[in-house]
Amino acid sequence: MPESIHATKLAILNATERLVAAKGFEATSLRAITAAAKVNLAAVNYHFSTKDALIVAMLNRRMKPLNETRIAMLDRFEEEAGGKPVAVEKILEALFRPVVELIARPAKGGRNFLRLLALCLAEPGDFLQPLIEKEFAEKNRRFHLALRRSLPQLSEVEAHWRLHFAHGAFFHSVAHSQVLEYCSAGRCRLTNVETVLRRIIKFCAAGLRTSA
Amino acid sequence: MPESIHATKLAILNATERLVAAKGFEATSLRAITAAAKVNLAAVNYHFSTKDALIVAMLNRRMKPLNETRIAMLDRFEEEAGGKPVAVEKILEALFRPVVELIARPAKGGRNFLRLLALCLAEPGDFLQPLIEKEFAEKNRRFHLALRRSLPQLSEVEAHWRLHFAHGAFFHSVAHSQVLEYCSAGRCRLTNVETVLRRIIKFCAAGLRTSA
DNA sequence: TCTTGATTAAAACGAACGTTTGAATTAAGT
DNA sequence: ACTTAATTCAAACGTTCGTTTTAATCAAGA
Repeated sequence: MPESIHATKLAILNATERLVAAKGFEATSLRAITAAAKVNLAAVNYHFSTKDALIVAMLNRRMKPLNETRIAMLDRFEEEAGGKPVAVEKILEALFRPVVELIARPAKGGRNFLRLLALCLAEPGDFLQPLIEKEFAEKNRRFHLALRRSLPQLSEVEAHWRLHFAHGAFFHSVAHSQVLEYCSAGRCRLTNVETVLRRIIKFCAAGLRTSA
Repeated sequence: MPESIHATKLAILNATERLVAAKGFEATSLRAITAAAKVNLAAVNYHFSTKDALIVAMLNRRMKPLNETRIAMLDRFEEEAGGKPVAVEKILEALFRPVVELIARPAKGGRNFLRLLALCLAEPGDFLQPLIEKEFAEKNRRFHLALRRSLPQLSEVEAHWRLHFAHGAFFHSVAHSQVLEYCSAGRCRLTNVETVLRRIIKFCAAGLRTSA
């Protein structure tokens, strides 16, 4: 039963998430994790066999539900559109909202999980790259298709580029929001979910729609 | 004389740049670095005192010239504009071109340096955050001012947000270009500098200009 | 040529790491 | 109450890490 996951396993996953997000993969030791989780050192190897497997388990716990939520939201918008293309703003909302709403939910990983995704992209560990490539494949395919339907004047290549730009604008903004905070001397903060969504969707929609 | 830097020091810096970009900070050992640089292990501590100081030296070697080039280019555009606001596209070009041109210049760090910057943002080591915050401060201030002059209808807060979005779109795109490559099944590549610049500037200019 | 300071070299230091072991403890079925 | 499997625990394993030490080597100036 995956819902009645062992308490020790859960404590380890939570502590790992918090510590790795704060210090990075290699800089976080199993001793620090087990101390924070208040479990024995050997519990990690007992429940996850190795440290690498623990990292993978920690990531998979969050990644799969996140992308499922995104795709489900896109499904719903496509259903509501009834055969017609979904508006660019709706596509972006399905892509961004499930992520932004994570921030206000520490129980689902919160900001820590976003930092972890940024770490996965930046630290090209041998076993992480294939993992995220595989885990995001379906999401990427679906949103690319939706964008092409919504903006048929864009070539396939152009659509790839622009979706990449839009994803970059969004992901960098939320994963590294500390940059915005100190650039604006604290005047800009990622607090209100709806405000952030409105701003970033507006920006990206204009970029996606601009003439080639 | 900073131009006649010791050969050993230079070999260490180059090896560090390459290896850290490939493996990350903690995963790169001084033994791997000194082996790749073909120098003695103790040479690192002799020339840089500690590993952390070596990392800082490696980053500073590239960061300062990069931001100076950006600001110099903005200076030139402002001079050419002769008192009038610089066009948004020009501001973006001054911000992006010096970075993109790095990619084709392995002698100046190339793609490796971009990976390192992404690592700095993602791995929040205690001594890196203050470093980049200080090193990018002047650049951030100058480009924010230029943008406000160019788009006076934007409030100060709105300008901060949008510049953050634009920088994110660009930086994520070039630092994590492998994502674009596998999303497009290899059809999109960061090869031609001018093509990339034209696309990303077009995208960001539209996002910056869109009505509030 | 001798001397002085700078650099390189080999070897070792203690500390921290991931992992393994084997016994102690707990939980549950009969 | 006894048995059996699952889990926890303390301790240790061997390895690798950054750093230090001490001696050897080099490069010039007197």
